[in-house]
Amino acid sequence: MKKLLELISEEMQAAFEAAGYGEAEAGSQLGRVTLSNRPDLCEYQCNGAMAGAKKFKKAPIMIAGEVAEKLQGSQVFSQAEAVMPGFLNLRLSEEFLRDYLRDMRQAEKFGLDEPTKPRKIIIDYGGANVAKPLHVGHLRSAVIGESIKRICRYAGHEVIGDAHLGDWGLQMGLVIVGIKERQPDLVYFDDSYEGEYPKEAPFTISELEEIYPASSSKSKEDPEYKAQAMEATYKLQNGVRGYRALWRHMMNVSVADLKKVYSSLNVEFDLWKGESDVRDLIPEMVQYMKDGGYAYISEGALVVDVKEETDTKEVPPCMILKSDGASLYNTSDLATILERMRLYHPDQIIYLTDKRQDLYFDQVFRCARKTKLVEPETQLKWIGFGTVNGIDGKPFKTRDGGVMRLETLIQETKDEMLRKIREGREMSEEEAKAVADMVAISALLYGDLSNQASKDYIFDMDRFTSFEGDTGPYILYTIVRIKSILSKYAEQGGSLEDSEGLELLAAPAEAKGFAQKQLMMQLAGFNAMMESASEETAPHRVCAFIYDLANAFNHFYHETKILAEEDEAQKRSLIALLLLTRDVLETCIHVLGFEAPDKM
RNA sequence: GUGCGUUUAGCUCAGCUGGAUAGAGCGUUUGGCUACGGACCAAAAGGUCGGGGGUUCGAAUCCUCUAACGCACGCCA
Repeated sequence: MKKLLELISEEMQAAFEAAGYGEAEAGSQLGRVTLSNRPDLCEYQCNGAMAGAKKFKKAPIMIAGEVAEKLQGSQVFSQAEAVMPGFLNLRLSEEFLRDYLRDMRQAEKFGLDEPTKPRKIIIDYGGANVAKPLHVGHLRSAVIGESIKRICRYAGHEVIGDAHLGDWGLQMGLVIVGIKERQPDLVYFDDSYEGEYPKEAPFTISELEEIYPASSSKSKEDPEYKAQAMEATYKLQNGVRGYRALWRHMMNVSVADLKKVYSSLNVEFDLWKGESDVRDLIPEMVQYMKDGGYAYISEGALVVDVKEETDTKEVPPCMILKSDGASLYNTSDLATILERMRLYHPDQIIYLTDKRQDLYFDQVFRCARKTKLVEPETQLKWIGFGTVNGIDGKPFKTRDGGVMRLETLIQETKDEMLRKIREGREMSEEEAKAVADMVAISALLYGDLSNQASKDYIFDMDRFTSFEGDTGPYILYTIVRIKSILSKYAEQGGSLEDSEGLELLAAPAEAKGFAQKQLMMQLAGFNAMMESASEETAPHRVCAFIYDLANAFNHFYHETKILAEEDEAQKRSLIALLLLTRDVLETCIHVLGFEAPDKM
């Protein structure tokens, strides 16, 4: 289904052509219509007359006047007038808008077309490491990645989300020696042991999380200890049975815990692959890069040059192996690309990481292209996100200056929300808790996603959990309000399955009609918004849209009596408008990653 | 040093391929429930769009210079 702006731009373009201004220049459509930036003057505007003035050597106002002339009696516009210096001010025909909404209601996905070329996309997000607790920094990768996954999926692409765990480096060796230090008698450390290893892990998640930081800081002070960790890493990577068994325990315990935290944020991965999955591909890949003449030894390390002629900066080579022959982050990322191409053959791979990794991903992508790990048309996209800061503008910390665990942040948000709900509404304790959890997640996700991903943002608990302003709770409140009216309507015997309601919708005159029309116009922008959110991988566009939509609805709500409407047909049409608004809002919050309760 | 990013109202941020009087929210001031959820709505005050120069009929938006802050620049991830 065509987008509203496309339709009205076509109408406008036709008018330009009819007035003799059709062939301005190839590719430049004078008839392009945009949302008005002067809502007091008009709903939509077209500035084509001014753009065409030079080419046609004619005053803009003259052109605009002639075009406006051609639009009189248009089915699309109820008003089209030319004003100085050459703007075309437009108002949409109510019937046209109503018909558009009716078509939208009946169309799949509210009129969002399937992509002309559906892509298979792998999205690599989350950034979790085994045996290390998630902290605030992991929030963004998880939340933005999840939303992009959902948006692209909704838009009609095939999307595979991969958690891509950090599960294979020195950190694993550190944990192993940490365990050995605490429980040296475990069978895993007995080289002569040949029996089956226990099914139960010899540690809990909280022990695991305590071991890593302790072990990590000890290794920094104690070279002997670090050597042991490196040896353990080596043994693990070379398949020593006991170490592998221990590693599997770590994986199981850790992944179970990660899933718990992620699922509380409604984040769900399709794949739980990790660096360890590509360990066997590395030798092969390295050999391939050597044989292909891509990789060479520089300063003892194996590197691939990724400089390009057009560079204005220095781009260091992409390192494949360190001078001691060990692999590194680059190696496993490149091998992962290789693996993904073999297993899934995606059209696009999207990475979400901290924005500081800009140069790094530039190098890796260039290397992957140069060495033909991917096909020329495979898109590699990196999305760098900014830091979560505290209200002081510095990276978010706990009160005593430590690293804030993600779980703690989530819990604090839930607690704060529960407090607010208890104070604002009468509800059973159980219900209040369930509702608080949902609303808290909306606060957290919306607070993050409503910012542009690439920018840093300030995490302000009070602001995010507020029911006013541009917040998740405000959006939910609006949805709940609609639901409340609808259920009351159903109680009074009304049907919520009314597919003809929009057919009956008339736009009443005066101020009431204005609010309703604003709401309708906002709804009509859904498909255009979702398409650009998907193409630009920009969840904040969805946020901006629903915020405007919620505002438009609340305004309309205050101007319009709905259940008290006496004209039955008109009432049905208003209900139909409410249903559409609710469904669009719920679709949007779903792609953002949260849901609305029935009451709050 | 080189490159990238940021700079818009007191605070937090929008500004959708250049368009009319630069928009929201919070905070401040004020007004509004005999209708469907007042956790809402409406109104007011508040800005040399970091600064200079340029392109254009027209610039927060494009080009250039410049300032401040942040980040990255081969064996970390």
